[in-house]
Amino acid sequence: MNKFSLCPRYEIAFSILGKKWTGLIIRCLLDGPKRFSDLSELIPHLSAKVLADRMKELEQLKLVNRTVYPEIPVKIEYSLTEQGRDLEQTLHAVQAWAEKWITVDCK
Amino acid sequence: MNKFSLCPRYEIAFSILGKKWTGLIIRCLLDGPKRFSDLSELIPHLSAKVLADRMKELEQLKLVNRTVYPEIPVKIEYSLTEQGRDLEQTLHAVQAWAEKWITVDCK
DNA sequence: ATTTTTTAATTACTTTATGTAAGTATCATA
DNA sequence: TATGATACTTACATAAAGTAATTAAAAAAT
Repeated sequence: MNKFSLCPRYEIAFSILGKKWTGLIIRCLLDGPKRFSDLSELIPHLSAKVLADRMKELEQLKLVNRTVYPEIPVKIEYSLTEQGRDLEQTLHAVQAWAEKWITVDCK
Repeated sequence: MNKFSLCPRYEIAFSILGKKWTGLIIRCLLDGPKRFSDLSELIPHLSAKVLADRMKELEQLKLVNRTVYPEIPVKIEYSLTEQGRDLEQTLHAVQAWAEKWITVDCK
């Protein structure tokens, strides 16, 4: 066996995608910018606390932009950066795998 | 409890890949069968405890086979099932994304 | 006969992540 | 004054992951 550890990049990449809810959030944003409440509705088992945590992380990682529109009431939109959108192939691959292998009623 | 709403398959898929270390373990196994100690060496920041937990989960999910060779000392090999190997495209997509966007020294 | 070695874990304990329910801040309208 | 909408935050509880030491089985070494 070779004894070299994996490239740190992969560990970093998997430490992002390997967090609960991250993949689903980014997948939702692939459809276009979304508000906090949109994401909450689209992913109903994701709590406001964890959604807030994830959006902060994704913003810091530069995968997501947070834009404030000073309307009344204030409107905040989350959208993918180029780096975030570039996960599209990855997430589509997950989707294809899920459709092939996971058997559940799916409307 | 386990009410999956959006597309249940998709939530289930991310509940597997969205666990820490799962992606890296499967990626290692894409290179061929590996022993417990091989995986430990390949993923040095992964503890024996969590590796054992993950291998049990992946075996139950039918993504990984566990084969016991009654040699002395006993040899146990983990290999991907067809379902597990079929994550190759997904993991290669993650790898491509990591290589494009994550900048780290990588020997 | 007892100790050591090897592989593949397990155990006890600590720390971090996530879940749950309620509360906060801001501004506008009734 | 009270209520409603949006986007969170807070306090607390449980689940998952990290750490270090220990175990089991069998052969080999002392």
